[in-house]
Amino acid sequence: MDLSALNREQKTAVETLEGPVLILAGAGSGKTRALTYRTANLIFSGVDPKNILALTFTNKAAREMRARIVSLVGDRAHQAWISTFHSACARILRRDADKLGYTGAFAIYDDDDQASVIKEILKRFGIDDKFIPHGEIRSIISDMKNKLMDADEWFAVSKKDFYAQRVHDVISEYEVRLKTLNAMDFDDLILNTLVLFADHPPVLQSYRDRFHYVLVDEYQDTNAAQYRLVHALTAANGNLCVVGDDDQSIYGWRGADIRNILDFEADYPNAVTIRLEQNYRSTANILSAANGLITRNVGRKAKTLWTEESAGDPIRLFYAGDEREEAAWVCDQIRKLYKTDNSYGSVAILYRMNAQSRVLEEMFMRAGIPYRVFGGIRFYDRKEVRDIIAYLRVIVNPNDDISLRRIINEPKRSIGDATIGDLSEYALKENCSLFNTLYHIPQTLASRPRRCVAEFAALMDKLLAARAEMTLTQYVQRVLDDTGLLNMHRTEDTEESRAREGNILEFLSAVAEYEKAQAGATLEDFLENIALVTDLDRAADSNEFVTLMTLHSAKGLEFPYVFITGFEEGIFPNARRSTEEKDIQEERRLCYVGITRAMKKLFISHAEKRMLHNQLSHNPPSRFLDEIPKHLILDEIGAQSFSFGAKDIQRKATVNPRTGYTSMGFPRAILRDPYLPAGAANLTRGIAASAARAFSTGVLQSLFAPGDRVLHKKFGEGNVTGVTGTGSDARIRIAFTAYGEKEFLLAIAPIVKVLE
DNA sequence: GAATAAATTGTTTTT
DNA sequence: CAATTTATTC
Repeated sequence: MDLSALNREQKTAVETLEGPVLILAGAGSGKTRALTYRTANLIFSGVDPKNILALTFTNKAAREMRARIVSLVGDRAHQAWISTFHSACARILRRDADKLGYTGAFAIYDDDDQASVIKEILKRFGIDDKFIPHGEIRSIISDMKNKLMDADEWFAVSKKDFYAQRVHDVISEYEVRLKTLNAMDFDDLILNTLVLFADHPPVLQSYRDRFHYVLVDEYQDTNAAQYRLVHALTAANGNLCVVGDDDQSIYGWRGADIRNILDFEADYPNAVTIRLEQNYRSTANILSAANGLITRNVGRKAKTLWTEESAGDPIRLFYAGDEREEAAWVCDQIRKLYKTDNSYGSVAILYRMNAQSRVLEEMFMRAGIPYRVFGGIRFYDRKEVRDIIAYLRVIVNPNDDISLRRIINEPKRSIGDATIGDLSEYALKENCSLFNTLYHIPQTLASRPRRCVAEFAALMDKLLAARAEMTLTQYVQRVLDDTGLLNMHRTEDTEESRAREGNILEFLSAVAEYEKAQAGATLEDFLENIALVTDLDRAADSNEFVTLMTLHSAKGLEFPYVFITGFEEGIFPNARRSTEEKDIQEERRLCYVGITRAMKKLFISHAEKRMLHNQLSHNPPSRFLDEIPKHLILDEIGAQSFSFGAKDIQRKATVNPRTGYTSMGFPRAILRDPYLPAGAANLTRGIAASAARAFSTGVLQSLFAPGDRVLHKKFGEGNVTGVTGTGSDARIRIAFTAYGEKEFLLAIAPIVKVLE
């Protein structure tokens, strides 16, 4: 095959097909290209695609790899297993679930479902959630499973005090409960596959016979269970190729063990190690910044990224007064970028915590910049969507009490907590599922609740019977109709209910889309798909939206322009983390990941004060700022970058000598005074007015013009008929269809521009 | 006993 | 500041 597009190291990677191979691939070093070429090369060399297993961490990575291999070798590449760890394990478990005491229809529980199970147990055991918070249990369970322990083994290494004893009881019960619910959590998928392999050697052997070549992407993020899985499959022939970058290991908190990659050569003494160190992504300045930062970490694999690219622009740093100003600056910069690039898709805003997105979103909405937030609340996590899913889950797996509880009184059918309590108690006593009690209603129930429960049971009967007759999409539509879930929102007619209805319809189209893509797909397939898919995977690469996401979700992606916001001690590095060197190093790697996402320009911002956890905090600049070589940074304080032609105003404006904020951020003072009157306190009315005039190209004044369509929080959509006044006195007149013409203070009106 | 209104409380990162 | 828990009304 034609390898002319590859450099020397990439060629070596592509041509080393047999035996253990470690590819240390720095950020932007053409890792995906090397991997796909290597897999294609395997197939060209006569390896049957069926014998190839490629494991990734995200569906997006899997999909991309599959598509690129298909483009190299054609459709037969589809016979290779290219999937995430979790999907591959789910697939293996579906086939042999009965060997482990589950049925093939087992549900996959996310952390929300997990929390429900744990809460239920805590309640039953009479343990106060404050004594042992359910979140605490959840992380212990996950931690324990990632380390391949069971409840007893966990207890053996714990403090063995009263607290640990109670935790142990809850965990043990959790395991029992999950099995009766016929459900597995995410960690179970990996762990139970290992159990299956350990207890049923012929099953393991069949997979060993099948997968002659195994490839693992992002190997630095594997935990003990995943490590064990990979090695169980490859122990016989050792044809294992792992790719990773120890500098990008950012999932230690999830059990990822960086030693897996650091010790690979010790695990496989005959391993071939290949280093990809030439970076094709970023400018030299961005790369120097990343290198300068990451060299502070110790215990790394020796590796230095280099590039043939020119230096490029300096890194832009902005010191904002608060988070709103920070967001306004980001908007400002994006407008400038848009003027040259004519695209919003080349921009990404990265932050440490999902909570940071809110202020950015508000400002983007006001500025009319189209954006999309990834992560945070997943589409499938929305209440109304979860409700439908719960119905479908119960239909597929009647043992799923957790889902049944969710929907038994949704929409309202007069089955309240008391009735549900009675039913659960009865189920516990009879040792049967909650679903079962619907058909054997306990005698203790009064006649009214009894009738309501019987009605619900009849509904479920009808739905179960209808399933065989129709296609997936038709069936989901039927469930929505018969349960009244859709109607419930339709009749309500509020802004919120309309949004919920929209989400339900979107869900329905997701079902249709899935059915179209996977011919003959069953309801079980679809449920598994949505359990393992994330919003990030749904992301269509688009030119029309600015991307907002956490630094964690940005791994593996690249953007021409990258903003990292909230560069403050306490946020990044995060205060929730210990100050132990180990934790700081992982935060530093996270920072390294963020910086190396940028191709052309990198923007960093921090704020003097910000609202955090609902209270005002003052955070010093992030220590990581000092670790980026000074000469690479262009500090916006002192380097006025706004061309508003309002120099006279700047001279008059009061300057905060420490932050330089009022003077340099002057146009923004106008922008932000609506939100924060205190920020404009330094300005006299006259200055504010003339600044607003000078600010004619700025955000606020030009944002709304007569003829614009806007959406008001209370009055709905309307047309702008006029904008008068300046600065914080600016007023906007809007004609609403239902409410007539009204005038608002532009500054505080809860309005956003409606994009056509 | 169920539905609704008011009060409270806790927030890192994710397959 | 939302999502859950607790008090109040129906």
